[in-house]
Amino acid sequence: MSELEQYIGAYFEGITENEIATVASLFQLEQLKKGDFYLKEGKSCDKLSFISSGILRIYKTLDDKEVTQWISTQGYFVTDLASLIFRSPARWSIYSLTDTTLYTINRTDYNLLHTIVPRWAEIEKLFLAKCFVTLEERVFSHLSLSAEERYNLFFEQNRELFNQIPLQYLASMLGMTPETFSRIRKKSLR
Amino acid sequence: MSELEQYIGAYFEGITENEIATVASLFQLEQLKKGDFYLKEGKSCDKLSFISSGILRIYKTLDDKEVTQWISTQGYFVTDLASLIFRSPARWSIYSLTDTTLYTINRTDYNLLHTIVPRWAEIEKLFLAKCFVTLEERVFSHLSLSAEERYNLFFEQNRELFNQIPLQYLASMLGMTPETFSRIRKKSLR
DNA sequence: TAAATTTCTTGATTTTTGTCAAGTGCAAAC
DNA sequence: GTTTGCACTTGACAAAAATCAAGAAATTTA
Repeated sequence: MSELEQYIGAYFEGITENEIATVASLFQLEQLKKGDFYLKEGKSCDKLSFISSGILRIYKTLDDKEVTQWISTQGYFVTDLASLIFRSPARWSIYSLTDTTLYTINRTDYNLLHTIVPRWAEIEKLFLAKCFVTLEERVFSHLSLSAEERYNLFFEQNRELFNQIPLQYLASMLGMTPETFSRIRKKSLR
Repeated sequence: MSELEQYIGAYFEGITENEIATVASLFQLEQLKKGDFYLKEGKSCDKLSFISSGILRIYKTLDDKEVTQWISTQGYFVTDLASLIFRSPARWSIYSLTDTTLYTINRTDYNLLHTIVPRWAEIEKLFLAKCFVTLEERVFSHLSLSAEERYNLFFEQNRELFNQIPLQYLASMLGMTPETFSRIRKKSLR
């Protein structure tokens, strides 16, 4: 069983082995060099990808600054969901912070999945529900935690990221400036 | 066509009139007096409701404070999604800030919907995707906006709430203290 | 390897937001 | 209608976080 198949099995609860193989066959290998764009804000995002290896940064450019919405790593799916599903202009730019290997399905094949895998919509619904709950928790962290508490929580769960990418992006993703991030980091290293 | 049916039609894109009627018939009228609980943290949430009238507050109690995650009003659906779908203990308490009229479907019937309405899972997937995108925007507001900017944005879109419920709950929902909220409010009234 | 670029750190300072405490206004309850 | 609670406001102050600027460290490029 390929890596992709294993992940599909893990992500989409209750999917059968046959279904996994069928789904996996619709994904194409896609390679990004460090610095390549996966998606640019305003374009249409007509694909969904699974990250086999590498790190992507999802961000938006405002007048005076860039805001990093999320850092996506091995094992995550990546897309602009609103653009993929509702065909709205992409809200995010996405580019690679390292050389990256993706498995990508285009919108056409993605939309066929429910005809190939009867339970697909149900499976995807469960997947989306999980994503929704994760985001609820993330909102809650901004309502209830200080910058330092958000740092510590994220650090516990994502230590490995801290020596792989520029920390300024993690700072932005956690809703603080690089300077604040640096000071909290110094404190927590002692 | 009843109010509930109209809203179902609006929420779940592409659903047919017959399907709407079938779905609507599974919802039961539920009345809450001001101050009644819809759900308590830690319990199982085995229902999903549509708010016909009234206002609900969704919050969590921490050691030292209560944090309001969301204020739900007419036209919204309300539940603890993780608890409804994955049967985990409810993360939120939900109670009514005013007398409230709901249309409620229990988990058993909810889980039958896909057998009654063939496209249900697909419809629900689209609905969840919309919810996800809304939460993405909410996270982004915390990464990119100041307390004052979040206040103004929310005020523009939800003026009517500001004279219907205690403002401290809106403050909490926007991630600031009642005092900060009050000062911003004073400024923006001038 | 050296130069250039980017990232990170640090200090000084300002701004924003939170905390604490007192007081006002209002509405529900008696 | 007086009392009792809330909810809200306000002021003084403290803490958290942002900003600005300079320089150090690390990484990339030549």
